Formats: sequence, structure tokens, C-alpha cells
Amino acid sequence: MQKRISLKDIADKVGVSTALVSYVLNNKKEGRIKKSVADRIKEVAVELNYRTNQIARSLKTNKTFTIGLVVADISNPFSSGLARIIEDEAEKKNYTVIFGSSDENVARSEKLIDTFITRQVDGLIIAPGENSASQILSLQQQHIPFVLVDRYFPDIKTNYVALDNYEASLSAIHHLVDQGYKRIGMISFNTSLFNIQERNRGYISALEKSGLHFNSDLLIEINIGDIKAGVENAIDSLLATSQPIDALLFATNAIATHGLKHIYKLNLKVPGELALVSFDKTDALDLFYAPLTYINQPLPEMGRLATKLLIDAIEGNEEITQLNLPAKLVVRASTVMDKDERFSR
Amino acid sequence: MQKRISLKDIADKVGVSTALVSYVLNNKKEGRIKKSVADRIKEVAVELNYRTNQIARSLKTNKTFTIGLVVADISNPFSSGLARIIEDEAEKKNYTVIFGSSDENVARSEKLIDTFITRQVDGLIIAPGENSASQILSLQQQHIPFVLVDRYFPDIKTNYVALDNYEASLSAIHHLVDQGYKRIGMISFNTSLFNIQERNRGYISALEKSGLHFNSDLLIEINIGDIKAGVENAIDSLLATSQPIDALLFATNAIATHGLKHIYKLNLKVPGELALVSFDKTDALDLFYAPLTYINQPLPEMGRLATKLLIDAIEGNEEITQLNLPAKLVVRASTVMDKDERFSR
DNA sequence: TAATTTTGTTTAATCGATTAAACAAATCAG
DNA sequence: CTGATTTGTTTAATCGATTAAACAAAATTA
Repeated sequence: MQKRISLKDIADKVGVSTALVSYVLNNKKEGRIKKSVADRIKEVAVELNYRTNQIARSLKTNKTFTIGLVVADISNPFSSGLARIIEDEAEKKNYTVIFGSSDENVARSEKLIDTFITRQVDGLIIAPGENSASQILSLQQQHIPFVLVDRYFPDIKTNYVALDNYEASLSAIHHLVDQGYKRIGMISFNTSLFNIQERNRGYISALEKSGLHFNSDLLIEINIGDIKAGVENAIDSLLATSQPIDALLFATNAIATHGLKHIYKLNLKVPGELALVSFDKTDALDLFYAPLTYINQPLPEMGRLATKLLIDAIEGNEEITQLNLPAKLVVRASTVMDKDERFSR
Repeated sequence: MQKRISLKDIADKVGVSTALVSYVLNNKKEGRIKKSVADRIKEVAVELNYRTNQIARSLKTNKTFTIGLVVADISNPFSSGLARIIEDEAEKKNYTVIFGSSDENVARSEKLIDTFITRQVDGLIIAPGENSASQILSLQQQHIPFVLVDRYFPDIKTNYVALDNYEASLSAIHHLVDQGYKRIGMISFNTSLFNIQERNRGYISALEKSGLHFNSDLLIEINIGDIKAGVENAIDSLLATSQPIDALLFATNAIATHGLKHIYKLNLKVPGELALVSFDKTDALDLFYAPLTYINQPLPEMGRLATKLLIDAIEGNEEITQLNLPAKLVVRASTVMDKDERFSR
């Protein structure tokens, strides 16, 4: 890689000091600099194809215009969708995004955050994994600006932008109840993650409010490490009883995707034999033969707000903002029976 | 944000020079430094929770351990899948990834590359968009290490890792011909992008080799800017003739996703009335009622090899490596008729 | 014991940009 | 015509780390 052009190269060629070049290129001291000199400097800068060394500038200004983004897995549509919004939003304010996937793994998450701090990011947007509360607390102690997205810790006072997961589950289950389903199951994760806990709580609460009793056999919490097998076994067991479920809520898009593949294999009739609702919107849900009723997370708002909160915090706003955005239930074929199907029940 | 701990803070506390601290923490001059002093320095470093200021180090060493990744759109599963592999591969070598989406837009792409250079990335992995050849040439002139993925310019001698798109199309069409389909259409992009051109060329070539004449009405090149409407119109027009198509190849996963939604709406029977093949593997293709036959791009290899080539180049390897990886056709329900369907044709 | 080598550490320059402060020259006010 | 301002530019310190070179003290060799 050939030597890059520095301020000094321009200064030498024009015959001025680097200070002057810096002032001109940054439009500082406007009016104080002779027009002819300023023009010449700009001209030479273009001619030599100069570009600022952002590293040097950052060292001096103590500002990198970089945001670190920690998601669970960038290849998950939820994460990548969010990443895209954040990218666009950050770009508007001249920030660049560094990203990393934690894989819901504490050690990875710690390493990522560490790397980002080492790189002097101005702030972080984090979808925190399980057991990472101490990492978040540590950020707080170091006064590093950050915003949590999707997940958060109710006991820690931090900026966050998340879904109102409790309400979201609640509305999904109420909808199923309204449609006449009586044995409603849920496949979720075995985790302490607050957003998932809230989804589970919403499910339980909705059943009780509806006068259907909550049967813990119908809420299966699978292991986050092996979704495919977990989902398949869960579905099998939910169906292999004398009173199989007639409706099912998937707690995440990953659970839904594997679940749908399995249900397709089992040749179950949706919604006749089994109604389905999922969290998140993905193309996969659209293409199932009975397009799924789903809980739509307002991804664009989440991304936008998270980025905005972060940049505000970076710029010195000390206020803490906690947002639980409302989800919207989008009703489609997977939960709505034809009239004749309905009569036959 | 409170003042961070620097080498100087450690040096002051221990009562030595910053140089010595640097040597110790970087394990330089091993054996030359008194064990007791070294231990004390390490101890204080931990105690103060010191972490290297990577910005300062980068300025001095002229190395950022950062890779810039330019994809078309990080929210596309192809891009995010690739990003994930690259992330993992880069991490193994202690590199961090900055990313950006070009949206197939020359100006955006230029801005991204510029930003990344300004930030002194050690190298770039780029899925170049249309008309960005000049940007690539410029990188070459500046001797900035880079590797192209997915797309490349046949006239420019650069490192790249791509699919053998011609062969991929060829095998897909041959498969359709073998299955007895005779009027095979393709929906592709109206673009000069080489990978797409190759896919189109493979389609045409396969038809001719098979003795089916190529009818340019059956290869519809839609505008990359408005995929949804383009695909819907294309499908409508391919079907609205006296001799409608009996099979269809989608040139990308985005085309396929929109195509499948439309075909579902039209209530077409796949593969009975229309057989389908798509490029790329996505969950959406799995969940269509007739899971799609698809051309599987070896994403992990692409990502791994691209990262490896880039890091080799960063480390000084001047050799140019150009890889066209073979695709694998995965045959599923969307192109294979039941016996009775076959007889009825 | 003097010269040499080894050990252990510091000094100081450097990376490239920013910016307060200093300075010289030109212009102005009285 | 002189002192004060304004204009235009330079000097030099700084950000935090790295590292060649210098240096002092201790150990070894002759």
C-alpha cells in the first residue's frame, strides 16, 4: 500500500503550514484566510486526492464517529433488518457501524464489547444476551454511552428500545381465543432473557384472563442452543396426547421457521387442525401455504429510535429513555378458518 | 465519558516510563525486563482496567485490523449470511468488520468505500454494484488490498470469489429439460452486472444445447429498483399468452420471494402448472408449499475464501486469485411431478 | 583492575491531525 | 505619525501508543 497523502504533503506543495491546510479543509477561521491561498489549498487537496486520516483525527479529537452494534446473529433476519436501519440512520449523522454477533454467548459478547471499546467507539447499540447484565453495568460505570435494543434488564436503569412483549403475546392469545381455539400451546426458549419471559408471561396471563386454565405442559421452553431438534420434539409432544393442541404460538422467528418446516412435513392442516401465530415478520411466514398471523415488531422505529437515543447520549444527553413499543398483530390465514371448517369443530 | 486509562497512568503508578509499560504489555523484549517490575505493571494494568487505545496504536503502526465490507443490502439474507461468515473468519485473525449497504447505487458505494479508506481499513471485501468498475480500478491504483465477492468485472484483474453462474444456470435449465419442461422462462435483472449476465447466458445456452430455441420473450429482465412490481408483471406476461411457460427460473432470491408470493396468489399449481427453480437458499423457499428446487451457493466457502484472500493480500501477498466456485442444484418438489401429473401432460 | 558485555530502563522521535497561542505584517484610528 | 486593531499565518503542544537508540548500572571477562 503506497504512502497516503497527508496534510503535510499539501502544505509542502502549497508552501504553507499544515495548520493552515487543516483550517482551510475544515472551514475553520473562515474569513481570516486569504481567498487565493485557501483556493490553492483546496485545489492541491483535490489534485493529490487527499483524504483525512480519520485515525489521526480521532486520536486528537477523541471522537471516532463509530457505533458498535452487538446483535445475537447478523444472519438472522431480525438482526440484519435492524442493522440495516441503524446503518442508514447512523450514516445520516456521519457515523459508521462496526458489528458483531454474540451468538447469545456471554464470552463472545464480552469480547465484542471489549474490542469495540478498545476501538474507541463513541457508543454502543446492544441486543444483550442472557447473563450479560454485569457487562451492561460495567459499561455504565465506565460512562460509555449505549442503548439496548430488543432485550433489556428491568433491574438496570438504562436506555432501551424494546417491544411491549407482554402485550404482544396477550393480543396474540386473545385473538386465538376469539377465533374459538381452546388448547393453545406455545414454544419458547428456556432462558432468563427478559423479552422472552415477558412473551411467556403474556401467554399465561391471556389464558387465565380468558378463563382457559394454564397448563404448563403446553408451554414448552426449548434450549436456545439447538432450536431445530427442540422445536421438532416440542411439536411432537404437544400433539401426541389425547387432547392435542389446536393452536400454537411461536416465540421467535427462528422457532417459527423450524416449526413450519416440521408442521409441513407432518402434513397438518393449518388452521383446521392447528392454528399458528408467530413473532416477527419474515418472508418465510408469507410463503407458508397458510400465510401466518404474526406479531409485527416495528423494526424501523426500533432501529431509528435506538440510533437517535444513542447519538443523543453521545452528544451529552444524560436522560435515560426507556421505550416499550407496541406491536401490531397481523391476522392472516393461519388463524382464520373458513365457515365450513368452523362449523365442523 | 470519564477519562480512560492510558499507558501513562500505569507508568506513573508503577514509577516507570511508558515505554517499559508498552514493552511489558506487548510481551516485547522478553527476558530483558525484571520479572518483579513486569509483574507489577501487569498487576496495575488489570487493577486500573487498562485497555489499549487502538486508535493511538493504529496511528503509530499504520494498521487498524479492520476490514470494510460493502454488500448490496445487509438485510438481504445472502448479504447477511455472507457477513456472518466473514465476521467469524475475520475474528479468528483479530480483525473487526465495518459494513455498509450500497443499495446497488454507485454514489452510495463510492461514499462507503471512501469512508472506509478514510478510516484506514486494512482492506475491503466488496460485492460491487453496476458501474462501479472505476471505483475498483481506483482502489487498485491506490494499492489498497481488496477482494470482490459474488460479482466481479471480467476485464479487471482482481482477486475475486464468485459462483460459476453460467454453469449454475446451465445445470438448472438442463434439469428442467430433463423433467420434460419445454417452455422455460426466466426472470432476471436488467443490468450489466456480470454475475447476472452469466446467469442469463447460461439459461440461453442451455436452451440452445437442448434443442429448444431461445425465445427472448421468455427471458424478462426487470428493473432492479422495483422488484415487486417487476416480478408480478413479468409472471403475468409469461403466463398471458397462448403458449404460457411451464417452468420458470428466478435469477435471485429477492426475485424468487416476490415471485412465489405472486404465484401463490394466482393459485397456480406447482409443479403441475408451473415448475420453479431459484438461485440461492432461503427459508422462504423451504416453506413454499412445493419446496423449491434451488441453486445452492456455497456461502461459507465464499466468505471464508474471500476473507482469507484479503488477509493474505493485506499481509503482502501480491498474487491475484480468481475463484469461480461450483454451485449445487438441490432438487425438490417444485420441479418434480408425481407420476399421474406427468402422465396428464 | 580495566575493558567489555549484559541487563534493565529511559529518552525522544514518530504516526497525522487539531487548535490555542504567538507572531508578523498590514490597516486603521486619532 | 504612532499606537491599536485586524488580518493572515506559523509555532508548537497534544492525543496515546510504539520503538530505535541511548544510557546507566551490574556482571563478566581478560
